[in-house]
Amino acid sequence: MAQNESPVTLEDVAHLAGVSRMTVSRVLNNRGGASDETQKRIRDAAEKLNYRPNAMARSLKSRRSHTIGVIVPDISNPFFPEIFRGAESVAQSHGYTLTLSNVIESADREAEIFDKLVAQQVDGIIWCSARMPSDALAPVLATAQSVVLVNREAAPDLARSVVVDYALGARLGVDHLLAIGARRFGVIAGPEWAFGAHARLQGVKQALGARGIVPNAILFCDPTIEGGNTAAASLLAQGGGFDALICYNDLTAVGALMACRNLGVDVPGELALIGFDDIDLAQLVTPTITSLGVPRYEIGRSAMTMLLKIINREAVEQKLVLQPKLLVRGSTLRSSA
Amino acid sequence: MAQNESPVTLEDVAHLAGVSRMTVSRVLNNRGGASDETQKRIRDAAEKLNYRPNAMARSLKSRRSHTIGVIVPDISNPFFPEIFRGAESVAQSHGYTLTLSNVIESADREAEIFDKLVAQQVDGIIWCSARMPSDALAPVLATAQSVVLVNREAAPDLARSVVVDYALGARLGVDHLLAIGARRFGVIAGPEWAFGAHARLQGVKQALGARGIVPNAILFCDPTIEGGNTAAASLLAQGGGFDALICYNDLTAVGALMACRNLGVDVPGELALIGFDDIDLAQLVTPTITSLGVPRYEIGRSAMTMLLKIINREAVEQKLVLQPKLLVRGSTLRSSA
DNA sequence: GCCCACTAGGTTATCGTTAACGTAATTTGA
DNA sequence: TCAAATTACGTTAACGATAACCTAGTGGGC
Repeated sequence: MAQNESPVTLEDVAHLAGVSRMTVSRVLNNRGGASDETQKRIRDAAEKLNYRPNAMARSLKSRRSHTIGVIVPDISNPFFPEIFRGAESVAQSHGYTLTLSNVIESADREAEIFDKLVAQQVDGIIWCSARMPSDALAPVLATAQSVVLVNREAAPDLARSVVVDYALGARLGVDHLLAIGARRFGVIAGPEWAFGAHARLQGVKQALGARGIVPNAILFCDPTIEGGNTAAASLLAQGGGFDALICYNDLTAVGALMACRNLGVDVPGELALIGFDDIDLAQLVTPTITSLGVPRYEIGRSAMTMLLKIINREAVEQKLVLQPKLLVRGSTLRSSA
Repeated sequence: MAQNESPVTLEDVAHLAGVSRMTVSRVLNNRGGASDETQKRIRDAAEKLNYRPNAMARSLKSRRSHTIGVIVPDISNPFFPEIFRGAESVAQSHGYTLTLSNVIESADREAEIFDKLVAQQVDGIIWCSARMPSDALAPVLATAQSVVLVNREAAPDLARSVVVDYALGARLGVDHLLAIGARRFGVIAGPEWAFGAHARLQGVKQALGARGIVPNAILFCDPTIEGGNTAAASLLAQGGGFDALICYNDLTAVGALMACRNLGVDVPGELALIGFDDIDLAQLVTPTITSLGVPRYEIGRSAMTMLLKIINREAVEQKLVLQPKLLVRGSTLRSSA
């Protein structure tokens, strides 16, 4: 944090080296066009003045900001930092920088953030778990050049997607629960506005339907520990003799587990519990939670790889589907299985 | 994600409205200087063309990017997302956008990231838990105008700081452990390069020293669950009959807890365990972990508030010290206390 | 009727960088 | 040996927006 020295420009370097700005620009960008001796003079001058190119000016001219916007609903949700890291690892190796925005509350904020990123001239946007309804989403997407959605889909001309096959995950989970003898299912379905919530719910219904079973209760809730806790408490309070609870994600599963603990319901003895995402937490609670693991880091990597291709106008698939994996843990371990 | 329409500029709006660019600029920035009728014509034209001002061009001229860089060691560490959210909440209400960078590995990466943010013309930088040694830190800080360090200090002309009083925290923790009867202390001290690790360690030594006690073992480790697990396993394996373990943060404490579980050591019966940070996880494991809570969200808010003052050349304190708070939980609950 | 302040705009130059083109001097090839 | 190609630079004009200054008309006070 230095005083208020005025910034060093190309002009200053050019002046010190006794050449034109253009020559300096060429040399510092390794585009040749100067003798070895001149090059050295220029590099020395740049070093001496501690010159740093102004990325804004460069971007204004080149129409490339080398910046990518990442929108997440809530960076405190451990699902998203990993996606960010995956995206960053790819971005960094291609010379791109990431701008992260949290949505936190309303769908209005989503549009506002998107707009701001566009105004900032980001080269592309990775938008995770967009909650906005589809008819509102389309016009927003249309204002940007390159967008990859995570866990959401849109018309091919509007955006590409990286999604998890939640229906498959739900099927795997249900089959496992059926295998250990569960018959009366409660579903803690997550936020009603979430794309993934409906995908999971549909998968659950189909898998159960194939066995002629219908879920005994379905409850939407916030995708947080607190949300899961409240929902589970409410389900258990209204009775119904559930022997399995399928949760939107591991956070809600942990919340449900806490509700069970409070109400004296034994997991997995009386009630089997299953979550989604396989966050670290799932292995740290007691009992550990059976979860459908999704490759978060890989989602980030794929989304960024896809986005860079779109930016460079290379061919890209419209949609990349990643598969979840069932990780059986304590919350569904029954000796009777 | 629209086709490739060329961007709409002020010029286009001016042309459609039949006035000069300057008039459009004035009107859209609410600086008056046009009749009501002309204003309406301009606004209509801007709307019809869906004009979005180019933030880069604006920044180039105004020398203000309204962007703040945030550097964190690892956004996957639940300590940092909260800081980011706190910072974002303040930034957003002042019209600033945040760029987040993960350091992940080396100190070289830190300098590189910092440099890139400076080149991007961010208006300021919040740098969390800088690991770089002080003599390397100074020249890096000198390249930026406005910097706030979190959990690290530097010369007054180089940066301001928001820090947690870890020494006090350590004292509170030690006193609590002494009060419940602990006498043989192990310290899982976190990363040797971390500023906070030394502050905590010093606090522990002082608090113990005041009672004529010396820690029986000190071990540095990664600030992760895995790091804590390994360190605790190693401490317990080498014997020494510890009855209390003071951990660098809650992640290492959870790791230590897992090591205890694996080795059949009863917590808190045989060994009391204390962590730092009060992350959610501390309340979700069994037993729950006694922790020194630090106001993470508040750290973010304060750091950003401070940074905005620096940017606007208002008076700011050199250092803001936030106090940790002891939260007694299961891992130090002894009937004998 | 005259001077002055005010309104409603327009002009010009500039932020820092680079694309595109221009021009001497030197080298190359047959 | 002389035209053609290459090297090593310099000039000009943008990128999109705005600060600073300029100008013509309008109205009011005395």
